[in-house]
Amino acid sequence: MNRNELAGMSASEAAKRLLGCELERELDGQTVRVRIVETEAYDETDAASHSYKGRTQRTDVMFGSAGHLYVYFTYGMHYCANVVVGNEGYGAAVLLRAAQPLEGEQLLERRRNGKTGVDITNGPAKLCQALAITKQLNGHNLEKTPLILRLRPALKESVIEQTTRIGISQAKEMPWRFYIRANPYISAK
DNA sequence: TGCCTGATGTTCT
DNA sequence: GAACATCAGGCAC
Repeated sequence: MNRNELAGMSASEAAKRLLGCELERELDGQTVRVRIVETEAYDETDAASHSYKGRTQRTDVMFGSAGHLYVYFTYGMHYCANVVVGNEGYGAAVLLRAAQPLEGEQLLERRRNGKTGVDITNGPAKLCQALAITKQLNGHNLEKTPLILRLRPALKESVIEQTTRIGISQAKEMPWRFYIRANPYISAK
């Protein structure tokens, strides 16, 4: 993964750039690969972002260098995974909302308690559960095992759908959710 | 199909 | 002490 590429981007540019890219996870001695199909952009000018209120112990990773993983815990039981983007010192990240299994799907199904098909990874917390992403991986460098982000050629604008974000209470009007058009693995609207 | 609610930890006010 | 970038299960329609 070329970290410099993500460092030079705004959160919304990076959110689009990450669509179609792949995550490779080492899990139980197996390799699992998924393709990112849905993202949301957050940065420190954005009232819905954790970095909006400044750098704290919790959000420290978001202000760090691009290409690292920011994991946070929410609603008492769920984790969500973000890819840190932008320049160091600027609090920006891209939330990974949904992905499409490419390899190791059976292992993902097991981890999701027998859920199958699109239900395995069509939501940010589901994705984390399936890929065993917990706060242990907060701050993880995505160039290294056991979780590697592999960039793929940027998708054409024509296959990217852009809408407002989901599941937030602040700055709902910002059209910073992106997903691959007509992909069944995106989360519910 | 679609609303309602319970589960439940961490962070910040 | 409240808010929170959620999910799954239950029940009404």
